[in-house]
Amino acid sequence: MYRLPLLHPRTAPAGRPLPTDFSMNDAATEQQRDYRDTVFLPQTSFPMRGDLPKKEPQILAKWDSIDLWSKLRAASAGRPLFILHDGPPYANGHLHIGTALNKILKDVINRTRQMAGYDANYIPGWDCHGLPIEWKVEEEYRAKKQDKDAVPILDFRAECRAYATHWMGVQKDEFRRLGVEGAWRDRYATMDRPSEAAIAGEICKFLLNGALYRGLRPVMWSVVEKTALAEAEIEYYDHTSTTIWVRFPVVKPSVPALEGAAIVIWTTTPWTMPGNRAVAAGAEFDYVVVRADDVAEGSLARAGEKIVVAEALLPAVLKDAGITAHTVLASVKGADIAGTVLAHPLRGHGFEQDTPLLLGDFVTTEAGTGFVHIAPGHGEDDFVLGRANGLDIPETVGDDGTFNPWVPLFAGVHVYKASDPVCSALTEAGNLLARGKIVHSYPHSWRSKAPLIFRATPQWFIPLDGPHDIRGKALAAIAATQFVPDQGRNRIGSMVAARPDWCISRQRAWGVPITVFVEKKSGQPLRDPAVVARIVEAFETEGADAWYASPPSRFLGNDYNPDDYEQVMDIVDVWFESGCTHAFVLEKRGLPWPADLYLEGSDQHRGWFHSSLLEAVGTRGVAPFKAVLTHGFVNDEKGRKMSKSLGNTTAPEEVAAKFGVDILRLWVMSSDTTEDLRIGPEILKQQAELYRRLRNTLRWVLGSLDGFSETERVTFEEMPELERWVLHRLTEIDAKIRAAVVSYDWTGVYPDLHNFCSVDLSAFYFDIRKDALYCDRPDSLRRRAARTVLDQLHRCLCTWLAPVLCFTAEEAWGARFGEESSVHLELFPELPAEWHDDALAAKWETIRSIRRRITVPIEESRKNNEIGSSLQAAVELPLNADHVNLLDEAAWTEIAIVSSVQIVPATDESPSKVTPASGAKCARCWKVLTEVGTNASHPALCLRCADAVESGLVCKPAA
RNA sequence: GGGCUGGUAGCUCAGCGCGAGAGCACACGCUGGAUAAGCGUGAGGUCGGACGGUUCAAUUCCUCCCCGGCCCA
Repeated sequence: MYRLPLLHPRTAPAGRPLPTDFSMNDAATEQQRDYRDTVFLPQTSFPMRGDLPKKEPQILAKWDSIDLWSKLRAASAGRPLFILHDGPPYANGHLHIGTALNKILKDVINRTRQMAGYDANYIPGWDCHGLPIEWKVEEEYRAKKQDKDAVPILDFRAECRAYATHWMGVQKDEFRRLGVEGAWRDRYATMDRPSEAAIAGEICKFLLNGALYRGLRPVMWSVVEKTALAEAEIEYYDHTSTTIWVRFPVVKPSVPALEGAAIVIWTTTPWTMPGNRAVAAGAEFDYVVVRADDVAEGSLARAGEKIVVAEALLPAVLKDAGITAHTVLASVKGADIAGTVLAHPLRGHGFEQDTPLLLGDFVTTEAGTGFVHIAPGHGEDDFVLGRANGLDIPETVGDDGTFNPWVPLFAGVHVYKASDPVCSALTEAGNLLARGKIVHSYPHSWRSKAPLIFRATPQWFIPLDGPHDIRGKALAAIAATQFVPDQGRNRIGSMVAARPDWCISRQRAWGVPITVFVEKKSGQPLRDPAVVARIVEAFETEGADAWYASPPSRFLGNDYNPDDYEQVMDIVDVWFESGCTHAFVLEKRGLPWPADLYLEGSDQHRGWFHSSLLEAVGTRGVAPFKAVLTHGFVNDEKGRKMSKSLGNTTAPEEVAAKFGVDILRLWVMSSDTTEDLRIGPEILKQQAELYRRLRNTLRWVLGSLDGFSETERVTFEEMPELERWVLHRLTEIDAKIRAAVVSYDWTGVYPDLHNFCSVDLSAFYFDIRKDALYCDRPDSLRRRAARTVLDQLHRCLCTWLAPVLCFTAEEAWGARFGEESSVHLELFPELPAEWHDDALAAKWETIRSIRRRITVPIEESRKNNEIGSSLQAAVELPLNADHVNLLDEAAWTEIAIVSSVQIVPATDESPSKVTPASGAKCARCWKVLTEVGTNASHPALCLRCADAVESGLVCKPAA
């Protein structure tokens, strides 16, 4: 038998003043006041206003005090592991909105996996080495007027380490404030000693398997920082360059038409002329031999000279060279003139070599002359063409940007200042045809913002092709990986297919050295596993500093004479380091390998995804991840990039202070994170609105569940259809959430949940059931069924929201189950399959559309001042044969929240007829019924309310 | 300049060959019981542009252009 729960009908309107117009002289009002105390109004300690900026830190403190992370690990021990391997942010500066987005998305995915029954052990980490920190420390030296080069390298590295340590601490606190849960005590860092040892070990895997090679290559070189730069360290800005048109006199023509002519090239880098070793033409292009008949005043062109340019570019060249009249003497195909031998334009001034005319498929006729001057040490295309044709690769420019001493005419001149000397020399040699200026996009260092040059330097490389076929294996690994969104596969795939060998060396100090000894005699790197083992062992306890602190003999052992070997002092590309994190965070710690998921911004197709893939493929043959998820970039409200100068930035800590972190987290999950996202004041305001609805839904559920006890619970079979419909909706959302857990595609899931709270619950189910919950006897089946469903709703909403609104869900859970409980230790509820009922859903879809045929006429009656609240309405509802048996009149009355519904069988379904209900208003439930007044003890009540009051299960009104 | 990607109501997003949708915001109204709340009704878009192509039919497919974003040169 049903046992009465202890119920507490509200006896005082807690915290709420009585209406000010309350009048003791009005008998009806007085009775209402009395009966009001017999109504079960929602009651909860869960406040309407979140006050998140104040409350969130308290909840964080609670998690700390109960050591939630350890509890989570203990609770999920033995469950299948889920490893989202953290891509390390750079330990430099405060978090910006992009890092916040990334970490929040990771946290939500980890939490959803955890609550879906996995053991989501998330180990956050940091990227610590590299140029930006080195640069900051150097800046500090400059500020103190210290010479950086005078500082011992170990001291310098120690300062870099201290700098990175500081920012790791700052960022850790900022991440934790964002609610990000993880193994913060066991975080990883690329500069940890064991990490440095592992990185050196990975480099040596490439050394021992024979892939690693040293070669001379043109690389993007910063003459300011004196280092080669990675692709990711380069920025492009507009730059004004001197452009020159230069004659290459024909020495040995391949066709007679070229006799006595000069091939004309155009370049934006005059300083590369000393490095010239060839000229390239396009095989398919038409070239013309032209005689200058007349020239403008001041022109460097000479009347009567013969020049060769692409036909398509002839008008532009004539104009730029100031040739005012000309005659076309001949037309030739690029392929026909290949093999022609030219003289270097500075022949007679120390540049005596022949210059071959070659064909190159990179030549275009979009600008210039249709001929490209080839300096194999100063360009990628140049290098490749030069290597294919056996050209030598001169090292014309030193690491400081000045020409090397052996270079005729220009030794010691800085390339930035070489335009005038080069032009003068060319003029003197009689081969400068024209000179101009151009503004174009040009590569610059991301740190010093100085323009970069291509310069041939000895560097260490990992080959993409050849016996190790890293490219082929990487492409196969990409094909085997799940990409979310799928376009990522294409994006990284085309990069891997096209990229050159991986240059992994940098001429810097703050990083992991390329731990290689080169035999001086042979120039070959020493490949000895015993030497490698000694290096790794030393790094394990002393870190990479050991490379600088120890004599080479410590590593070389007794088998080699240190005098015979050169110790490489280059450091490894930081992308190589972060590409090794899978080795020291997963493999070395005994976690599953490969990781389930890598999750970063879409820029990491070129960055971390890419370097991790190549590193793992090169050493292990497969990718270190099963799936790759990318998100877009955060722009302002107009979709434009954020920048301090535009003043359109949104900082995470400002959002946390003004709105609360849950609002920021909700913003992430309300957006389509696979695309770029937008944020700004208006968007945040909207998120705060969405949050209020979610919060108030929780609050009303909590309030209406006040005093709920297990004895009230009713079985699924006993429930009214309306309750069963709500449970069905829960199964639909549950299915969406569980699908997203697997697919990682959360787009639209939380907006759907918000929609459910707003449309299905607040505006429909809750509104309808307020009557039963507030006014029914507590033992009524209808009320008990509703409270059973509310209990389920509370559990579902709290757990479903917990991964996103991690603070609010915790608060709403604690409001019911006590402060010591934590929703984050829960799993998503398993919902019985029998709740799912598509037929019922279809039926209620129909009911709701018919309901709109009642609400619209009610609105019109309101406009005509016939009724106020819907409970003052009596409705005649015309229903056709299909619909007449959907619900009975009592049910329609409930659903429409009116005082009576009369079904009128009809053939066509016209709008309902609404009239003021006859009878008197029940003082307790406010329905207008003719039965009010028929109960002698309670003349102001309807019969249901009189029974409720008389039942003894609610407080009786004061006599 | 090249690769990838987006441009649908004020905002966040669905739709993607044949009726232009949702939530929020907004307006108006109701509401003495979710009240710094709740409910109802409504207005709002030539679906970035060509008045471009394919089609009986285009927001949806193709081409070009404009405007953003990421990556690269």
